[in-house]
Amino acid sequence: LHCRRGRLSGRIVETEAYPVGDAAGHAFRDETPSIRSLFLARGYAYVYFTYGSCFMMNVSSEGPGVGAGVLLRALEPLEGIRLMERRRGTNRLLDLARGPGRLAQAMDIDKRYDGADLCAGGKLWLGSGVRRAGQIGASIRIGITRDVHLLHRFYEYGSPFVSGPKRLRE
DNA sequence: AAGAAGATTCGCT
DNA sequence: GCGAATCTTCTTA
Repeated sequence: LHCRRGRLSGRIVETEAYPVGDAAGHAFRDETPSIRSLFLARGYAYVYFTYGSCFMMNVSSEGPGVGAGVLLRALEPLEGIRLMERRRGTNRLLDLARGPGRLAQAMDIDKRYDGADLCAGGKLWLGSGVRRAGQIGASIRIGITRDVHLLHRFYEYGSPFVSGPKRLRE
């Protein structure tokens, strides 16, 4: 993400998939204005506010007209760590972007970026990895009440920036 | 019009 | 580990 004071970036080390037909996904219901970004073509940001305090960011993964997305759950901070520390109110590297709400706060992501094209050279974008991912683990997802058994949470195995269930897929 | 749930976080014990 | 905080959106009456 580009901002006035510089650049904020990180490696995505934990995600959750909410594919078509997933009862836990926000796009499971009919399309409404608040979830329209999930129905855009692949690679758009869907940012929503929840629990009275947190923004969370997804990347639309199907579309157009088909609702599905991938939740960003954790980053390994790379650039702009000072700025992230200030936004987060802590200087503990492991706590800067571990968890979807913290990730958004560290990156200064809010509703302004809902619907943003992440591949169009705007302020917020997805880039290809500088460092290759390690082994990828899969587990059940966190904090949902429907379709709880699906192994749709993916994370870099062994990363200290990931919290929660750690189990390698067979 | 009112109520409940929600892809969480933080602080306290 | 547990529970409160906090507010938007959708559902139901």
